[in-house]
Amino acid sequence: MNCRAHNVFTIRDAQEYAGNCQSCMKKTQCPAAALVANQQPDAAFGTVLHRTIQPGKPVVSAGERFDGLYMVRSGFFKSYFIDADGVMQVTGFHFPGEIFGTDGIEGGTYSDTVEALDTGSVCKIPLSLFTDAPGRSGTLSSADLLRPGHQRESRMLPLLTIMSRTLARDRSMIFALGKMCARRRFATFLLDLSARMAQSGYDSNELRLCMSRTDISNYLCLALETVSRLFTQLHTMGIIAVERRNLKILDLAGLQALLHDEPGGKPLLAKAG
Amino acid sequence: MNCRAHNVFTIRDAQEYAGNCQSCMKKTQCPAAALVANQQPDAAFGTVLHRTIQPGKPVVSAGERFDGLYMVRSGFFKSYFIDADGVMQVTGFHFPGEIFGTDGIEGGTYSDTVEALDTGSVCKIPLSLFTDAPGRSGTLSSADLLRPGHQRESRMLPLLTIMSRTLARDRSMIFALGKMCARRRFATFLLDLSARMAQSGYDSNELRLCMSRTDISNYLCLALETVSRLFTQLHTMGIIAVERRNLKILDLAGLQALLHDEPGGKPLLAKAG
DNA sequence: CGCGTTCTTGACTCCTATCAAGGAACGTGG
DNA sequence: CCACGTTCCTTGATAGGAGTCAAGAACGCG
Repeated sequence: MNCRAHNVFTIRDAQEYAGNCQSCMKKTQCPAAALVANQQPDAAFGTVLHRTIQPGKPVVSAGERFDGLYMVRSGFFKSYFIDADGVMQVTGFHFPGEIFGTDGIEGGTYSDTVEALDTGSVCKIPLSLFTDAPGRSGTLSSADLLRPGHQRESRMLPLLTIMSRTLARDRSMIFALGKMCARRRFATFLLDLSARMAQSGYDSNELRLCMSRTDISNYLCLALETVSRLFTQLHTMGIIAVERRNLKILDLAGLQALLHDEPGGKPLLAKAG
Repeated sequence: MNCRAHNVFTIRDAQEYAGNCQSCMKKTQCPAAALVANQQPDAAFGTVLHRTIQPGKPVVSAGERFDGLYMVRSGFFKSYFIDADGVMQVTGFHFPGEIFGTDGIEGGTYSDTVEALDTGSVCKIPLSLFTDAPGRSGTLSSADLLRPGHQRESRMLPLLTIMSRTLARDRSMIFALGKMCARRRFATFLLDLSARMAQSGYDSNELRLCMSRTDISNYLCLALETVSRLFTQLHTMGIIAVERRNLKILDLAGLQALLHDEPGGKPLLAKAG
C-alpha cells in the first residue's frame, strides 16, 4: 500500500500504479479527482490506482471481493453476468469517463464481470474515498444531497449520484425491454451511444462500434439476426451508414423519429388517462 | 384519523402524525427505527411521520419535490410512471416493511407515482436521518460499509443497502423481461410475491393478490389476456388454485420447476462457455 | 490459400399481441 | 329483490413480430 502520490508515479505491482489525478484527462468528470484534490497528499486512504487492460481481459470478475469503483480512463468496456442456468446477460457498455463497479457495494463481491473491448485503462477508486472523513468536516446535511450543484464538503454525494444514475439507467432499460419493439429499442441504443460518445469527447455522429453484433444483441435482448437486419434496415432507410463496425448517423431527426412512431410494433398496453 | 397515540403524537396537519418507532410493528425491519432510537428525542431532524392512505390515492406523485423515503406500515402499494408518449409502466409493488422513494434522491423530485391498492399506512423517513450526523460521531469508514452486520454508527449504511437492493431488483427485472418467456416471467413473479409475503409476515402459500390483472400485466410487460391465460394454465396444471384475487400455491416445486425448463420459450441467446 | 470468426440474408415457425365476445362480480337505483 | 351499467376477468380466433434454422458472404489470420 504505497501512497507517494501526486506528481511521482509509484509502482505497486506489474500492473497497478498510483494514479495522478492532477494530470488525468478525465479529472473534470471524475468524482475521485475532486476528492483527492483537497486531501492530505500522504493520507493512507484514497489512493487511486491506475491500470491497463488488454482486449478481452477482465478488469473485475463476478464473485471477486469488492475493492472499489472503477473509472474508465481510455478504451471501451462491457459488463455482463451469467445466471444460474448459464445464460449470459450483457448489462452495459462503459465509455471513457464513466464509472462502474457499484454492483459490488452491497454484497461485498462484484456481480458483474467487466472486460475490455479493446486496449484500455481504468482507475480504481477505493470506496473509502467517498465514505471516510476528509481532513476537515465530513458530515453531510440533506441540503448538500439535494443540491448537487452546491460546492460543499459532501464526499458522499458523488457516490449517491453515481448510484442514482445507475438506477435511472436500469429503469429506462426496463422500459425499453418491456415496452418497445425491436426497432425502437435499437434506435434508443444508437442514440444512447451517440450521446455518450459526445459526453466522452468524441464525435457524436461518427460511432466506432467497439462491440460485436453478438454483444449488442445480447444487451438489447434480441436475436443476433434481428440486430443485423436492423442495421441493414436503417442503412436502407438512409438514416445511418454502416460498414463493419463503423457507423455514421446521417439523419439524426429520422433516427429520433423512430422512437415515437409505432410501426405496428409491440405493446401499447395501458395508456395513461 | 386520530393521533393521540402512543406517548405523545404531535399533529402536523390533517393527515400526518409524528410516528412512534418504539411501538411500531415493523421496527425490527425498518432502517429508521434503529436510527431514531439512539438520537435525542427533541431533535428537529429525523422526525418520522406516519400517514394513512385511502385506496387508489397516491402517497407521492411523480414530479413532486423529494422529501424523504417511505416505509410501508400496512397495506399494499404500487408504483408507476408515465413516459413522454403517455405509456404507463408499473414499476413495482410494495409490501409492509418495504421501502420506496429512492427514485427521488437524485433529481430532487420523485419520478414514480406510488398509490395505495387498499387502505394502508406509511411512514415518511426524512433523508437527513441517514445523512446528518447523529449525536455522537457521524463519520464512516469503509469497513462500516462493507460489513453490514457490524454494529457501528454508520447511518449511511442503511441507505446504501436500500439503494443496492433496488439496484439488484431492477437488474433481475431486466433479466426477466429480456430473457424469459411469458410463463417463466409469470412464475418468477408469483415466487417473488410469495417470498415477500413471507418476509412481511404472511403465509407464503396463501396470496391475496391486491392488484388487478391489468396491473400485473403492465408490470410484467405482457398483454392482459396473456396473464389471464397463465392463471388458468397454472390452475389447470394443478400448480396453483385461483379464485378471483385469492391464490393458493399448491405445488411449490412445480412452480419453481417452471423457472428452469424452457417450454419452447423465448431466447436462449448466448450461452456461457 | 484454407480456415475460423463475424456478419448478412432468406425461409419458416411460434409465442404472444390484438381483436372480439361472453361471463362473473359488484354497486346503484328503482 | 331484481334490472342495470360498470368494471374486471376469461376465453377464442387471428395475425404479426421476432426467434430459429440454414446457408452464404466478408473479413482477418496463420
